[in-house]
Amino acid sequence: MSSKRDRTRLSILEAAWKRLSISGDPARLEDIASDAGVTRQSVHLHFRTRGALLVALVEHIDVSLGLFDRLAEIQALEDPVEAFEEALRLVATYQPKVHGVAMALATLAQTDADAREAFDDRMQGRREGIVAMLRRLQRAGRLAPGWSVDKIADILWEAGAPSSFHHLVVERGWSPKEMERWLLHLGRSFLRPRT
Amino acid sequence: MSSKRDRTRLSILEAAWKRLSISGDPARLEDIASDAGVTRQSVHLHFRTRGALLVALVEHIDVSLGLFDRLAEIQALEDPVEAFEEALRLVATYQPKVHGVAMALATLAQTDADAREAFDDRMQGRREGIVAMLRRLQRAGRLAPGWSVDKIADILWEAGAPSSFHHLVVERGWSPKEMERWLLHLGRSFLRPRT
DNA sequence: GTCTTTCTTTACGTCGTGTAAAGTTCATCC
DNA sequence: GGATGAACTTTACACGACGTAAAGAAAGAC
Repeated sequence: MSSKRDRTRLSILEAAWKRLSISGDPARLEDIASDAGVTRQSVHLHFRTRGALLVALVEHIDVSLGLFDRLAEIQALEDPVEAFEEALRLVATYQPKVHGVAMALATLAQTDADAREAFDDRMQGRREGIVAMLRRLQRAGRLAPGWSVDKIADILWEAGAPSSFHHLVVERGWSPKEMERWLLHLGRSFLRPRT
Repeated sequence: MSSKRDRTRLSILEAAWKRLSISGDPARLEDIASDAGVTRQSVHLHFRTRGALLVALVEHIDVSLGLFDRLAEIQALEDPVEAFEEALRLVATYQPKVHGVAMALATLAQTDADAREAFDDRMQGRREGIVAMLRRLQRAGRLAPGWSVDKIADILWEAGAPSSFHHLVVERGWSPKEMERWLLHLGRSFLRPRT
């Protein structure tokens, strides 16, 4: 059975997730703690710093939303084009759920070294996934000429970043569907039609 | 002749500009002040808050780089396609010079209401410029079907935002030239060939 | 050479985060 | 069911960066 420690830890993570999902909420440790029914000091007890809390939260979200299973499914698709497009769709559907947390981590990364490392890790992982997809497409001869795999990866990586999502969905009011359409359009612009 | 007040004000602005142009520099008021040869309190005397300083600095940069003249020149071009492409080029060449300041303002906008207003104003102004260009293209029948002016404006606005520039140029090491190539590629993907 | 603007000096307030230690409660195990 | 230790609370303080306030020194304008 889950120990008291585990339950408290979980309630802090859930409270943080909720707070951070509210656009514009500063989500101070104080706020998160009281939402979780504990004191701020208790939050420090479980996660030493704000950065550590955010990092743990990202991990928690990935697990509880089954991200890695989804990624494995996509990689298992035989058609590289289908896998590529499915990955782009995943970005559009997954991003809304982690967006607040990702933005908080990005903000903290400007001043906190640990947060920066965690954030960069995550961003780099995403980019590597994109590169892998692109290489498969390249081997299958489905990449349009004119742009290198590296440059395309950078572009798609940028387009799927939290800040892009923020600009288009949060600030400009796009629906996730519109975001998906745009990402697919962009991705396909680097493909060449089947010969 | 320039009064002492004006000269001090200018040296603070220039010091802030320099500091903010150094990637990773926190550019505290203290640092800026000592670079300018004055005390931190003096900075507060000229610009009440950090936000006010950044806003004034953006203004200062725009004037000293002759932004508005450049914009007027571009709008005076008769060919809408040429004007459109020239505007995209301007983004790629101008952004590096203001980037540090823009990022600082964007960061502050998360917590400071005045900074947010100023930043949003600037971003909205940029978007309106894009919309005007697109409308000219639309009237000339040079816009490809499938995407509304509004959506294209959002996309180009996002692609030219400080955060995009940061990701591609600062983090991924793109040269301004590569950035320009990408922006032109993206912009042209929404045009239709002359009939 | 005075008068006023401008800048400095000194000092204190605030906000959110992080640290520390003693005290309290309550889950768990025998 | 009572002892034991883990988990949480209480209280208090440090810190960094920004912001505010007021009195005094310097230096520019006339």
